[in-house]
Amino acid sequence: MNPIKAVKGTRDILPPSSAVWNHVESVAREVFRTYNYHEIRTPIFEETALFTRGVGEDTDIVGKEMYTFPDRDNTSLTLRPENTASVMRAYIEHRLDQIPGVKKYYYIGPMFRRERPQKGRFRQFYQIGAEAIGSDSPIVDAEVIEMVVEVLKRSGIEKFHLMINSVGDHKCRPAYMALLKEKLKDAAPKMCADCQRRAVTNPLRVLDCKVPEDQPIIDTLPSILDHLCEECTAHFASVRAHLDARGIPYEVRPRMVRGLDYYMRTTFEITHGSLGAQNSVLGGGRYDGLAESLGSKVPAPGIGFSIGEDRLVMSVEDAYPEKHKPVVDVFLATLGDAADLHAGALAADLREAGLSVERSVDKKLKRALEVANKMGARFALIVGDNEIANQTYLLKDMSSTVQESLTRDQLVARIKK
RNA sequence: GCGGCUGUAGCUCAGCUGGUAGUAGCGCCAGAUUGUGAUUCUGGAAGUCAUGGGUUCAAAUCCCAUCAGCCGCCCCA
Repeated sequence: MNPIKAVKGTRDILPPSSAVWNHVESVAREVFRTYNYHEIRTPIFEETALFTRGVGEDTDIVGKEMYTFPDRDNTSLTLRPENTASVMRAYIEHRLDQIPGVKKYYYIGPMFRRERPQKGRFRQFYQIGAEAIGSDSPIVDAEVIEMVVEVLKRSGIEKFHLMINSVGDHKCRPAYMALLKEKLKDAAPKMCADCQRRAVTNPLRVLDCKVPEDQPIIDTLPSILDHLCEECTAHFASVRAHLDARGIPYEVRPRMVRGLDYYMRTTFEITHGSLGAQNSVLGGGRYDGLAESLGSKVPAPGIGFSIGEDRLVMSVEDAYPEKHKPVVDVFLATLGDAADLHAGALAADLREAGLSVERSVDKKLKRALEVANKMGARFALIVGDNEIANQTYLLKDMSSTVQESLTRDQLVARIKK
């Protein structure tokens, strides 16, 4: 019988790497708090219709990547492939529009997509995301972008690249799409095989083609930014002005395309060099029409992003290759049964003081110190019959090898010094 | 979903044109007497050579399939 292994595209996050995950998450929570974002937890699975309607029937995610299964009553359920649709569902369901001001939520958790795994791409992956709902003000767009940039910086990574674009709204985008398709009728046949396919299935993708020979042709295609309506043009200009005012560097990428149908107006993406082909650490954008497409009578304009936590952790580990080894403050080495019983209270004292304490399970002192050393313990506390009799304990500094005899009351102060 | 590369001890790997696996490094365990580690010395355990078939007198080594990982495509976080 073969041992069971984690299924393809899933993995275990073990120490010491799990410490990096915690670091990234606590940085994000702290930054979000200062922008008045608060946590929302939505279910891991939802009715399939939420995603088909929210994310879009024709997207790759809905078309071929969802984990969908029938419930026992045959309702079609789906493991969430992203979380914005769920957050919007909750917003509508709980009438959160009734709360005054801009509603700001963040989430951290696993998402599921059945793709071919490779570096930085998993079937169960984690996203740290935030959504600001209830305003279409460009101030919110700029603030959301500023906030996520702050999360990246405070996580410890540098050299990331912010790209922004506007993809228009329901008024100007259809006209642009029609124009693009018109131009592609002539242009596409001269382009690569992928582009010929994209020209039919997903014309915007043509703009993102990386084949060098196609670039001159792409340059002749119309840019979305030249075909925005007045409102969208003004909105985008304002987003940029706010980013400029905050000194946040970005690149305007008229050809940047996002894969989810609900995006409109502002879209953005941040890439990082250490990630390989899946170099996007985060993506986001505005989704002013999403609420309506989920059946809401009340409009709920919003903007959000999601960070690929797996990729952010990779970048952070790349920036700090040294191991995040767990710290043991005191390794309690006991000699004999009496000492074992006696040491429990000592350990409790130290833990009460906030120190991390590990107890020896070996009979021999030599072995205990060996283990303490391998764990990287700062101190060893030796307790044997002599110590119990004298009521003083031997505290050994593992790096200097100096040891001193201390009473129970002196221990904490000495260790914390 | 498509294409390419890879898969030998816990980890990193050696193993030439097939002859039945390594004094390898790190790690792990034990010992060098009685209560002292990180340096030293000695010894030890551990591998269905990813899995399943096939060719052969003989396969880790050749062939096929499957699985997994990596790289690229598609797409995305």
